[in-house]
Amino acid sequence: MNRQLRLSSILELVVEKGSVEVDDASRILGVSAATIRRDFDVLAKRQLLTRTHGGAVATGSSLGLPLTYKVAKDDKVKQRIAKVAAEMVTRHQIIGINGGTTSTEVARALAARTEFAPSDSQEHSPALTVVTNAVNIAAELTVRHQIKIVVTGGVARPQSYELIGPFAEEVLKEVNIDITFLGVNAFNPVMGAAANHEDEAKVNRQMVARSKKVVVVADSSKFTRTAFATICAADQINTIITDAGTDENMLEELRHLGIEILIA
Amino acid sequence: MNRQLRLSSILELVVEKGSVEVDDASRILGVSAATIRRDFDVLAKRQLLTRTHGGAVATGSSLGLPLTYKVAKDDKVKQRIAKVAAEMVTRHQIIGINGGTTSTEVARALAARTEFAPSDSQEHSPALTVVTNAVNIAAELTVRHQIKIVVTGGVARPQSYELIGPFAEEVLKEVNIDITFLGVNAFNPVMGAAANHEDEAKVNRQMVARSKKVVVVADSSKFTRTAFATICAADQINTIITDAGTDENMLEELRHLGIEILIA
DNA sequence: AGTAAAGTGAGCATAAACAATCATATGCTT
DNA sequence: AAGCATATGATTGTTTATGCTCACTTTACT
Repeated sequence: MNRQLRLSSILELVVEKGSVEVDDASRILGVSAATIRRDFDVLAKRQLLTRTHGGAVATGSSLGLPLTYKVAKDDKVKQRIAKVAAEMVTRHQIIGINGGTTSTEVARALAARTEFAPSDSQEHSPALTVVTNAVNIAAELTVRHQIKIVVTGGVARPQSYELIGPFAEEVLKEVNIDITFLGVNAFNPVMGAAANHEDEAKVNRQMVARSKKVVVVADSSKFTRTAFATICAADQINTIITDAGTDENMLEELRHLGIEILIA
Repeated sequence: MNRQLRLSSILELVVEKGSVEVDDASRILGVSAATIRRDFDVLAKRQLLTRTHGGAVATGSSLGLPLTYKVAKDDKVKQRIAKVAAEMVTRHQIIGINGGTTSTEVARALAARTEFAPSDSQEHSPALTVVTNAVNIAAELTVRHQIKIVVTGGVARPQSYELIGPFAEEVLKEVNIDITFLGVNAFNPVMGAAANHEDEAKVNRQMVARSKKVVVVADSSKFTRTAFATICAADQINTIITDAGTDENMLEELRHLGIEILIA
């Protein structure tokens, strides 16, 4: 029984019955109470359940998001990249996030920033504002009360959960973003940042245009790939967060363009 | 029985009957009176109920309870209502759906309509277009390729997953809907359809205004409840789908207003 | 008003649950 | 294969939840 499986099982239990006790979960899943508590903490941090003494109860998210969103498969590389990204953010900033698996990890990492948790003294302004055109990210973050979620409208693309089209662009025209974390399908110095679909690229381009700072989050595989539609040129990007597998010549070239490179 | 669960149960009791006594709660929940008092104090501090000598009464704010506290015991009823709703829909229509548990069931029932499945003959226009301001519904339906999902933009309300605010209204101004399935917090001939939050009501009102036909989906409990913000008057509603538990006099009154009543 | 009954809050004791720490084991990366 | 990071379980001292008792207050009834 690996951990991800256990986390899913716990969520199933808690969604089904409304609550689970540490002892019961421990017995059912065949691990010690200490482990169950740690699991509960992890899930509570993601606000997928609420801790109680002796157990845990379902949160509002029991409204029925498919479990597949909640317990994603563990991509260590993307999570490390996402963690570095989340650490760039400070309280009260406006954050833009587009769609895709890496972006989703960034959203989760942001939600896990405990210092953004709701303070006892009922603070009125949200700790963070997230603007996104990805419905899966919106749905996941909506239960986090400390984050204000602004969703661009638009037509949903099943492949990426991104909202595209004129509605999305109209809304984006009216917002001003501090930092956009941009997930891409491909990136290199010549073609810049690129996506697989032209409408996606267009909305993403708009988001970039509305941001003071643009951070590309991309694992090393993205630098050897190409994608159909360009989002924006490389020199529009301020920072790239990637992993150690990226070719050093490529990175050097990017640094020459004035792009800050962070290795997660 | 852990504490959170007990708190929810107490709230349910108090909302349902208007008030609860310490002794009764103690007996029903199987804990000492001292514990019930402490629970009451916690809930009173959160303004979810008001303490009295010997018990507690509901406050206004307990009427607008977050979904977290509501137990999905009406599932079967809501599913039957949703099924009837989904059967009203024909191919190529534009459907509007707002947020809430009943509306979510309608969305699921629509997705289950197999005759909308992608045909072998590569059809270009989608079998169905769904316009929604609920991110949970959008996220759930996005994976169904036969349905085109249009999401209004806006700011997400954690309690209901609904998008609200000017962005949502702007987008809704530009769409034309055939049938809107409207989930409500309360409904009666005098106040019409009502929601717990004024911004939600406003967006829902807009959705109603853009629809040729409006169908309220509401289990019988909604007809004895009140809610803060009116969405629209009763005579703007074409059809109501509810369950058998609704008072016949009420239904007769609604029929007199020209509203079609369907019992699921 | 006076009195009885019920309800209340405070303090205390107990048992359960907890966080923190450590040691071991497991599994990944190089 | 070695080394590092992560996961797990056990142990410990601390915290929390609960029920009980008791002195006091509010309500209800004469």
